[in-house]
Parts: sequence; C-alpha cells; structure tokens
Amino acid sequence: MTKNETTLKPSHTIYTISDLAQRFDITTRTIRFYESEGLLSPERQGQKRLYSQRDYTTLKLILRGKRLGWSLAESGELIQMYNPAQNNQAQYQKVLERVQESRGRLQNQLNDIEVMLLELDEHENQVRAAMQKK
Amino acid sequence: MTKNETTLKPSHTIYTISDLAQRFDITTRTIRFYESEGLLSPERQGQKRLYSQRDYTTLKLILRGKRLGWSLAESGELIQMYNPAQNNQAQYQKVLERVQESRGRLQNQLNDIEVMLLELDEHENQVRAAMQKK
DNA sequence: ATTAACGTTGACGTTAACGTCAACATGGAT
DNA sequence: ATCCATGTTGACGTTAACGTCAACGTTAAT
Repeated sequence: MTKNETTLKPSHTIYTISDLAQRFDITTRTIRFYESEGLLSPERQGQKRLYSQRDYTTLKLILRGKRLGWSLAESGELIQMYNPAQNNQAQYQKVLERVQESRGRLQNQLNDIEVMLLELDEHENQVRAAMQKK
Repeated sequence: MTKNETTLKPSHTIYTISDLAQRFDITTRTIRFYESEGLLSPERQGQKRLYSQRDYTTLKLILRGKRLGWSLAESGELIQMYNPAQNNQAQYQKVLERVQESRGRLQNQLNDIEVMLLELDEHENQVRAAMQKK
C-alpha cells in the first residue's frame, strides 16, 4: 500500500534548514521562528529538521504574504486553508468561505495599488510639464 | 496678488485632529505620531493643530501605504515626491527616478497578488471537486 | 467661577517579528 | 581522537508603530 501522492512535482526533495535559508535569503532563525509560530512543522531526523516540498511551498507563501504586508497570523490562516485537515462538507464550506475572504482582501489591495499607480502617472505628468516650462 | 491654487478641490477645508481621526478611523495619538515622524506638518492656531486638505491627502496616502504593508518611512518617501520642494532640473530627475522605483515596487506587489489569486482559484476548484466525490 | 469637551506634551508600556549570543549536540574529514 | 561545519535549544535584546496614562492648557456653556 503506497501513499497517494497528490502532486506531480519533485515532491521527494528534501531541504536542510540552511538550504532553505539560502534559497529564500532569510536566516535559519527566521525559519525556526516560523515553526514556533505553527506555520511550519518539518520532519525530524534525530534532532535535525528536514524540510519537504510542502514546507518549501509554505515558506514561499509566507514570504509572498510578507511582501503584501500580511501578518504571520494571516498567512497562517492561508496555510490552514491549503492543508487537507478537512473531510466533511461543513469543513469544506468553511474553507470556501475563507477563500472568498482572502480573495476580497487581495482585491482591496489590488484596488489600492491601481489608485497609487494612477496617482504616480498623474504626478509624473505634472513633473514633466514643470520641467518643460523652465 | 492672490495665491496660485493648483487644485480645484475644496482646498480651504480645515480639519481638527479628532475630525481626521473620525474620518479615517484612527486615533489622535496615531496622527500626532505621524507628525513626530515627519509625515505631517499641520498649521497651528495657538497650540492646537489645524489640518489642511493637503494633510488630509497625505494621511490617505499613508493609510493606503499601510494597507499594502509599506512602512511609514517608505510612505514618507512617497510624500516627499509629491511635495513641491524641488525647483531645478536635477531635482526633477530624481523625483522621476523615485516615481519609477515606486512603480516597480507596486508592480511586484501586483504580481504577487495575481499569483495568490490564481492559487486561490486552483484551490477552490480542488475543494469543490472533493465535495462532489463525497 | 466652574464644569465639560477638546486639545497638548512627555513618559512609559506593548506587540510582532525577528536578531544576537551562549552553550551544547552530531556527523564526517583528517 | 580531534576538528569543523552544521545543527539545536533557550534566553535576552531590538525596532516599528503605536497604546496608555498623567498632568496640564483653552474655550464655550451653564
């Protein structure tokens, strides 16, 4: 009885902590901190941590969240959504609601960005106009 | 000799600190803190602060920045860009460079958002599929 | 003249997200 | 056997962005 793999990516790749730290340009301290916050739960070989492809993906998600100003707690909720800890219909429904919430938040941010970009365009035009006048 | 107004908005409107606090749903403490950080510099009537339309706009910009995870220092640079403290060509050039930097950063964030939205779509599909199987 | 509402300036406290450092474990290369 | 690189677990320090007082000023209404 083999395990049912749900992904076709190279999912057997294993990373050490310093390996991940290099790839994402963060410190090992940061990675351990994320674990202590419940965002990661790598395997252990003795006392050493071993990170799977799923951990890699989770980290990528956390860092993307950070670039958007999301707190670790918020990214944690996202991670929960993606983790298959649900089995009944009610749980599925809750996940779908969470998905909608996240989408909403992202849409708001997208909106803010577009306003900012428009204002930058406008300002650039004004500056260029002022440069001509001189 | 009347002052040259560059905007057609109701630019004479004056706000008190608690007024702004209400409108933006923040505390007066926060507003004073932003001033201490050099992001705002309202007029004074005696010891009391009076906020102009420009201050209002600046605050809006700060809060939009916050929703995108920008630090106050970063928003401060944005504010500088919008403030007409430049007069020579070299200064104008620097402003245009800053505008480009900001645009770049916003584009990156926009990119992150789109990736996240796509992943959410994908996940929603998977969850819905799992719901059907049951 | 007194109160109430609103404002001010310190000064110290708090939380999130790590950084820094010390003391120790471990597995392989010399 | 002994380094040495890499890892581990505390414990304490740090920074940004405010919150929370305390003590005091100002002004309009009673």
